[in-house]
Amino acid sequence: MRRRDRLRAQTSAEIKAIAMKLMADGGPDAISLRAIAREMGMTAGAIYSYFATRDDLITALIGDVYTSAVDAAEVARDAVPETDPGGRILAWAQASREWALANPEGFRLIYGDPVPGYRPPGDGPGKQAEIRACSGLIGLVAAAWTTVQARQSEDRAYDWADFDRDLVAHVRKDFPDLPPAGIAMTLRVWGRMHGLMALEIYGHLRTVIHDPATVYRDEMHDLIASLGLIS
Amino acid sequence: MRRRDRLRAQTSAEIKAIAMKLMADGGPDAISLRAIAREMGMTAGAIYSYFATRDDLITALIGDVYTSAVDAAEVARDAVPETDPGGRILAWAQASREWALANPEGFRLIYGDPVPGYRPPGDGPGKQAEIRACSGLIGLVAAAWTTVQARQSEDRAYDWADFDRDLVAHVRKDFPDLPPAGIAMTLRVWGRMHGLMALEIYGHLRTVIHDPATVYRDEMHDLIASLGLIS
DNA sequence: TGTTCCAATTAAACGGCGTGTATTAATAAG
DNA sequence: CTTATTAATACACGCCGTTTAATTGGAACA
Repeated sequence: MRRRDRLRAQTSAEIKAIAMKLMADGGPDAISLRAIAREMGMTAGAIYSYFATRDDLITALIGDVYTSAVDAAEVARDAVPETDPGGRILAWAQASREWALANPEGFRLIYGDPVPGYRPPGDGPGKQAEIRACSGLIGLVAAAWTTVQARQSEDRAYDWADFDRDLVAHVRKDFPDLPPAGIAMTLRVWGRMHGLMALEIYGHLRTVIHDPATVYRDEMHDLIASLGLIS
Repeated sequence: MRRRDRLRAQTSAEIKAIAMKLMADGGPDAISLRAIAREMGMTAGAIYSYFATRDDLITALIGDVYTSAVDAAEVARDAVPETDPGGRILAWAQASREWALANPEGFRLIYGDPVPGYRPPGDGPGKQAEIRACSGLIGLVAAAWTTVQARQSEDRAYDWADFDRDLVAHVRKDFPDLPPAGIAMTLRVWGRMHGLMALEIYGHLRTVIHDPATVYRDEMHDLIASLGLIS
């Protein structure tokens, strides 16, 4: 029984690994149960012992990929001392971009239409990783909030009720000094990191600029400057 | 011959219209030649008389959708007098977001993985529409450049060689006073508009905030403020 | 040891898909 | 009226996700 479970987990991991390889080679749409089975010397139907449906496999993959992305960002963030909140934001942003450039298919899997008819489930590991990423960003904003607050004092009032109930609970526990506007600011930070990154990954900048790295750096520099952090 | 051409154009338009309807109903992946043919009372193979392959049809659709998006943005922009460059940028941004919310599938078609195995061709109508959108944004930035220049004077130097040759030719003809940094700034503006919009359309904000409209408005307001335009 | 049981796997099938190809019907051109 | 072009068809091919029934093989128990 124990042995059986280990074999099962191992096979499940192999399925995911091969799915990742197929995705890296031929894009997210190259993930097909038949191709995976072919690669493993199995039959397509056999995979249904491990994943009830193809979307379940995709969901598991999204969880793994998202986790790897957030891991990379957090490692880069933690390499910068907490006394430099602007540097931590910059590190997060640049690590995210570098991860995306190194794993474009993973980025599409997370932030785009992952695969033909896939629709994400309500919960699942992807959702959890997303919450983790969001929490990381909120922490970055919270660490800089005293200076941000001074500059954004004229900001429109936000209310806790504007945001997701569970997220609010977490935020008020972990960052008791952060007002609702801090979450709104976090979303703006997220959006600013995401915008150029998505345009670049999906090839929309290629027809304009040869290397968007400088533009992205300038934009992130402007971001932390507008947050009131020197650099 | 004339009559033949007219019928051909009409049928081609009907194919695209039905494809748009299918996309609006069931997402970009609902576009299948068989489904279109079924809807038209034809055979799947017949469509190959009008579009050599399914990707060609998608390409044509992308051109149409992109054009409609840029049209909406330009109409909104032109409703604001040229004496208010900040308002014109704001109008462009909000019209783009509203278009995206009204046509989420269209947004995915343009900015995401349009459809299973599709890869955009080098030229084509989609590229032209993208150039048109980019030109519109450059125009907006150029109109505000004198104030922008004052605030971003410490910006890192850009060179014309950093950008696409054809685009540079157009820019130097249409906006002779805009330096290379103006194109970089345009990309940053584009990215800032795109970021929150993409996150929202792909459902990543839904788990955080109930209505991102205010955040988007704040972000765009901050954008034109950082450009040195009052509001 | 022999037997029972159960999870893993297979083979086959269903319907749907994009894409070609050979063929037939219609229509414009000479 | 004849001929060349072209739209449309029918059919075949190989891919896909998913389901079902039959088969295997190892674990557990007597």
